Amino acid sequence: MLTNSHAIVRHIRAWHLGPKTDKGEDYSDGEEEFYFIEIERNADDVIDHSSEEAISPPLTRTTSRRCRSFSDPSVPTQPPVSSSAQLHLDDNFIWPLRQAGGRGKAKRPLHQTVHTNTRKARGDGKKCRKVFGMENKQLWCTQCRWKKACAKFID
DNA sequence: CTTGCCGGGCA
DNA sequence: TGCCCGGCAAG
Ligand SMILES: [Zn+2]
Repeated sequence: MLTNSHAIVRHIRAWHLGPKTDKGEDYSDGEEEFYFIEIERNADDVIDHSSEEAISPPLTRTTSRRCRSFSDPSVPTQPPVSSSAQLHLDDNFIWPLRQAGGRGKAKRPLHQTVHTNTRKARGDGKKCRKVFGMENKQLWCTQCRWKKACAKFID
């Protein structure tokens, strides 16, 4: 329940973090847009909390894919994609700015809360992987792509 | 099941 | 030196 809400908030936050102009801009070429729409749709479902349920469709739960519209069964997978939006799908949408402020050794409240000697208690881990997703591996940071210690979202 | 990373492999 | 995976630990 909360996880869902959190997820939504996370995305929304991100999408609203960059362009403070509130909806009325951004919109790339229809690649990340899915995400935004998808989430919103979900939120609606949550807040609605009414009607529908008995006639709930088969709901093709592919046991995965947090985003990416599940479109309709009439469409195979990945529509004609129009053209080749894989070599230039970037250079447009301003992905959620990383940790506000800007990387460069921010303040470190001198902490050393004995990590119980159990490898980083990865409580929060919004690294390239989770943030972008497997489908966008091309956007991950080099380190992440090589399954090494992420260099972008350092915590 | 997942994410995140070390260690190790290959050109 | 860049690139990637096996396998592990932690949720
Ligand atoms: Zn990364």
